[in-house]
Amino acid sequence: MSTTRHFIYEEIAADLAAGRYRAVVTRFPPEPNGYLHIGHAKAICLDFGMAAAFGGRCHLRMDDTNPAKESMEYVEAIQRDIRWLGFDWGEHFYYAADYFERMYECAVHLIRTGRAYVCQVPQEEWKHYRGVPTEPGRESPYRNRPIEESLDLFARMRAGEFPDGSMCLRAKIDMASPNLHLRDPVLYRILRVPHYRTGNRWVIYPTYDFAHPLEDAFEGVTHSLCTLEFEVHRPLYDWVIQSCGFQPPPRQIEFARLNLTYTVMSKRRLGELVREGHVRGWDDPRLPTLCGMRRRGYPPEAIRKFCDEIGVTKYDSLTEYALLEHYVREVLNLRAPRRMAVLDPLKVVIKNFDDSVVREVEVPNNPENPAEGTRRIPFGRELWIERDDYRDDPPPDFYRLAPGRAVRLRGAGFFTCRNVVRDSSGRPIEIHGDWAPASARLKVRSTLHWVSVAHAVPIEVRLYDHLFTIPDVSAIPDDDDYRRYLNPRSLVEVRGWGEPALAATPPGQTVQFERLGYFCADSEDFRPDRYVFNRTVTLKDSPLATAGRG
RNA sequence: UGCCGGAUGGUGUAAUGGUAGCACCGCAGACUCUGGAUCUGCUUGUCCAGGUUCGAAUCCUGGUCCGGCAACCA
Repeated sequence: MSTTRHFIYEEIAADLAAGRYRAVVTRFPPEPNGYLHIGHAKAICLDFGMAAAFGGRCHLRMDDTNPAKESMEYVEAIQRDIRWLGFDWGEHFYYAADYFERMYECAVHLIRTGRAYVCQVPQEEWKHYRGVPTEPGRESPYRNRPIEESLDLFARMRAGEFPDGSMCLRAKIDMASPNLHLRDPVLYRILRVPHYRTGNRWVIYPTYDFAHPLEDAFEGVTHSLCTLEFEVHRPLYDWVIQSCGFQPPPRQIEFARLNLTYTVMSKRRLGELVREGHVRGWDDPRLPTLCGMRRRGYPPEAIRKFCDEIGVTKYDSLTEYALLEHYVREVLNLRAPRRMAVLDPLKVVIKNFDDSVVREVEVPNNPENPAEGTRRIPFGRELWIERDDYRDDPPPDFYRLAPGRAVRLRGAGFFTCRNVVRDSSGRPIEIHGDWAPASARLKVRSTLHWVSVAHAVPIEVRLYDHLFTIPDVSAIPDDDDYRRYLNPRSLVEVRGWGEPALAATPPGQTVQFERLGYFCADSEDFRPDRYVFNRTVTLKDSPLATAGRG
């Protein structure tokens, strides 16, 4: 839980100190029309975090006032992702749709008190009435129609007597306001679209600006935290609350949404990437969706720490993806069991072993946590090592294998390269040399991971990299196509060899392939006869970070 | 050129009139059976111009730049 004292924390504390509210009630109000992403995680951590920090509660509410794009599939996915992130809304799960009747009553109240009217200006034409930011608008010719008439029309709108778009309910506020949202905004529209929750019961639906403040008020929300783009809506939010007479009024406070380098967060673009097949679904590990990150192997704790660290401000920032990766590594370093796997194999033959020599070596499961014990790994005459760990002509800063040079084999003594077998093009295919036990205490500068050829299990590995080639995707102008900047190598699939224990990795479990990075047994495709791993993140600054990429 | 909001190292974020700090990134070193981890050190910052004050990132005035707002979306 966050203990950070950002400006919203201070505002809430001040409200409490001033006695404006007795307890803190927040809410996370997603519209069930898409999957949650890391940007939502920031809001979730904030909403649940502030409630927890002040001993209050946080509601989960589906903001489902537009039936055209909402569905139960998303409702379930949203709940799953929030639980996975580590938050619990208890009994406080709500649907805005369940408030439709009460919202309708509030609308009637506004009409009765002269604060709303039924307007018949066609949508297209309304543009001319609304005006532009620099000039005041004009009043609707229906603005001053008798209250009884609006009441009658509104009831008949509900009864389905009028076609979609033929009329709407408007708040009567101020057509000259410099804030466009106050120029008689629409409160209800006619929409003959079945709702996933209320079916065909309604043909009129409240708009966000009308529904949201009411939802908050109905639930006794005290602090309604939302992103910056709603700042200009706040006067309207307050207007609805006040006009309907709710006390104490919930307070809307806005903060900057999260932007991350090398990725996109907009529902529209995420949806396009999925629909157009640039990725393999909403849970593609390259996507910043929570289900994608789960499948990628990101621990929820890392995401929470990240959200804590980035803070809460009103500054429109662009956070480096590296910071998220930092927390992923930090958490995984302590938790992920170590394993050995080779992604770009090169054969090593130990000449002073005969074919019958098969031994086992014992290595720690996690040097960061000795309590996790050790495991035994078969070791033999033929080993796979990483092709990149050998150079014919090593540069000065290359400490690994080269002609005549010795290295340590992880947990298995030393190996000295004596000669190299090549194919017709001169490419090394086997490195021959001698083995020496750990007691030989050879002076070497590096340790290599390896897998016994005779015991290796075949693994399929999906190497993931940034989805985009440029850090600031939002900087791409509208007349350019952001798809041009998709990273063609955001997914590279390779086949390698792993130590036997890898075959028993539970799907969803993340392990560290020593010297390479963290890899997660794929929750969909890993099976008893097919070992599929997703690279969660490379080890920091590892020279093998790009191993297997050809 | 209307309204709302914002501006502190490469990035993110503290400092609420009193030594500009932390984290990430990067670089260097120590240590290490992972070129990982760990430890140590280092580089780089208050948008600009005035003003108030003993003292300004902070307060005032004027600018500059950036973001948002003209769906019957949320």
